[in-house]
Amino acid sequence: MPTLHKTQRRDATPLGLANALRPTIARLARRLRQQDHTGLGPTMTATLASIAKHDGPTHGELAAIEQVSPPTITAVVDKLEKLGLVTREADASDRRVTRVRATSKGIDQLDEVRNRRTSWLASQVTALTDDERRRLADAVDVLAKLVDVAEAAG
Amino acid sequence: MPTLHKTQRRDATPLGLANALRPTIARLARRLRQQDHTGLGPTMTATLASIAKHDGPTHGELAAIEQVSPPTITAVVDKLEKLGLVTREADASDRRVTRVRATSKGIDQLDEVRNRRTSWLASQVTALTDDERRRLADAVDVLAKLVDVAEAAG
DNA sequence: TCAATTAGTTCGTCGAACGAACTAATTGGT
DNA sequence: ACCAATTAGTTCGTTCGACGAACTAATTGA
Repeated sequence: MPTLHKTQRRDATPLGLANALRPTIARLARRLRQQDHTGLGPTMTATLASIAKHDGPTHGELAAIEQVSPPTITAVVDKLEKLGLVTREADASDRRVTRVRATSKGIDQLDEVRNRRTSWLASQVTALTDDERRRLADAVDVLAKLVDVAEAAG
Repeated sequence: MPTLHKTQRRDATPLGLANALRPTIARLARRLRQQDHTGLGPTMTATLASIAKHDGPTHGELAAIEQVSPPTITAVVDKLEKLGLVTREADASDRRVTRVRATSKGIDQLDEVRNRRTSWLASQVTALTDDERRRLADAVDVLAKLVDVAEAAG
């Protein structure tokens, strides 16, 4: 395990790249999460986002997406419903399933969280030089591909 | 020269850049976290990492670093101590304070988590083209600077 | 038709985190 | 030199988030 010098002469091997990238990603994500002051916990926020994304998902689908147990989904949707952020509606063709939809209030709240986080990140970006911003822009779709590869693999 | 990619408009404004970057960072971090199978929760893992980083921190310092209450630190250090990952030792000059140090077993376990995450990320990186890897390498220190700016500001 | 399966819920439990109140050690004002 | 105020850490009781097991209701199929 070679001792890493500061960034400049970084090796572009997968392992060296991953080594440099990993802690940075983790810390950046932590700061981003800190920008959430809604009072809903991470699971509720994430579930609300999933509900808005997939139109009218069932509880089971949500449980699979959020990788959480059925009882947890029940509780989360209960709370979101009580807050007026989502509505339950019985499925027409199979009355066992309940579909969940975000209300306009739910979508508003979601947008607010996203805007808060995004604008915080944007304010950090303003501290970069033009060249750094360009390099970052060039890497955005690479990072996106990295995630896609990960999510394709499961 | 790479042609324009699917990411249509290269919006290099701070807001556009942040908008594209934010969800990617969040998802990537989530996947990284999923590679942790130690059984210790996120707080215990993070606290262990802080203990290893700052040599012999006090409980109070840890509480400040992890942004967590004093009782929580007491409980976390209790568990880490019972697992043999850290040791408590009374401070010589002020017997109110207890300093915490990672044992070699604790450091081993920490390295293991890091290696698991890093090698997972490295395996994703192998799916990139040479050009993509180069662009990613060029952006690593920009991302690092982004975090530094954030942590300097608090 | 009714046994097996599937969706979702209820209930009891566990663990993580906290505030309030406590103990022990240190510091400072007179 | 004293003792009041402060500081570090702990204990206790509570709250909240997530879960497994057992339950109910609806659907499918032999």
